[in-house]
Amino acid sequence: MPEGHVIHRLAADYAERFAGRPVRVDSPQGKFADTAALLDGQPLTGTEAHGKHLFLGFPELLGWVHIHLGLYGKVAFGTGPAPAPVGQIRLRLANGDHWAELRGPNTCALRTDDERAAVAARLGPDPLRADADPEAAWHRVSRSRSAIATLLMDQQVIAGVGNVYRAEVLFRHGIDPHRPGRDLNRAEWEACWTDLVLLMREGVRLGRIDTVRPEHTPEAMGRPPRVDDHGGEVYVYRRAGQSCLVCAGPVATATLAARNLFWCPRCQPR
DNA sequence: AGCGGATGTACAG
DNA sequence: TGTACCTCCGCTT
Repeated sequence: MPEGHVIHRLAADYAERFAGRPVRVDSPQGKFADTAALLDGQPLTGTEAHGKHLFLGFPELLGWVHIHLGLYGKVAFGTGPAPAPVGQIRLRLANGDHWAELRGPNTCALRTDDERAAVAARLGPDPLRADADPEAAWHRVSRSRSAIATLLMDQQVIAGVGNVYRAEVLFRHGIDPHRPGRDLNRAEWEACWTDLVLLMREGVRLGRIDTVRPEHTPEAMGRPPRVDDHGGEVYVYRRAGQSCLVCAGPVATATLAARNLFWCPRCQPR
């Protein structure tokens, strides 16, 4: 479930379970075995999350394990001794008290600190990072003819937002996803940014994406809670053809830049 | 058993 | 714009 909130939570979880003492590192699947052998027995020194990129720090001469989960990647944690490997495990950490299994990442590679910094430098501001500069995102958005829905998914414009947060934040602010970035006014963008900071922080805390305001929750509306794969309560994401929770009109869907876009044409007029 | 889809990105042309 | 990457799972046959 990899949008930025998941990556920041993973950074905290890896640090909490492994930082500060030697860790056993291996790659049962074999694709990362040589590097894992180098790291085996070294301490995890710290973790960093930049947008959807996760970095596990090892002593200086070794560097950082750079992880990007891509579309399918997952991390599973557990306590006690690591169980026998089942399926394809790219990277496994264990210290006797905790274990972590990484499966299906887009990226899992060792980087120098300069390389880590270069990855971060290519990214737009991350709403989950204290050092984020929202002005940099506004600079790009306010000059672009691209649709705001495309810009929100462009990691060089804003880092960590994925398909769920993009659909939901645009709905929450009544913004048509097709509007060019440069047609948004500053107040609209600032409202989106501020909202993303809150929504994504809440996502880190809860481990799921909840975007529905209190007045539209299942309890408030007297409807049953939805059970969706992404695990949260949302307005439009993956609700194509269903009734909008606010206006009861049909939720629309379209393919934009090879991704599924969802919005309510009535609540998000042109 | 086999297919299609998924919260993502990079590269080819 | 299309395709490859690469893993799991749920649905269809």
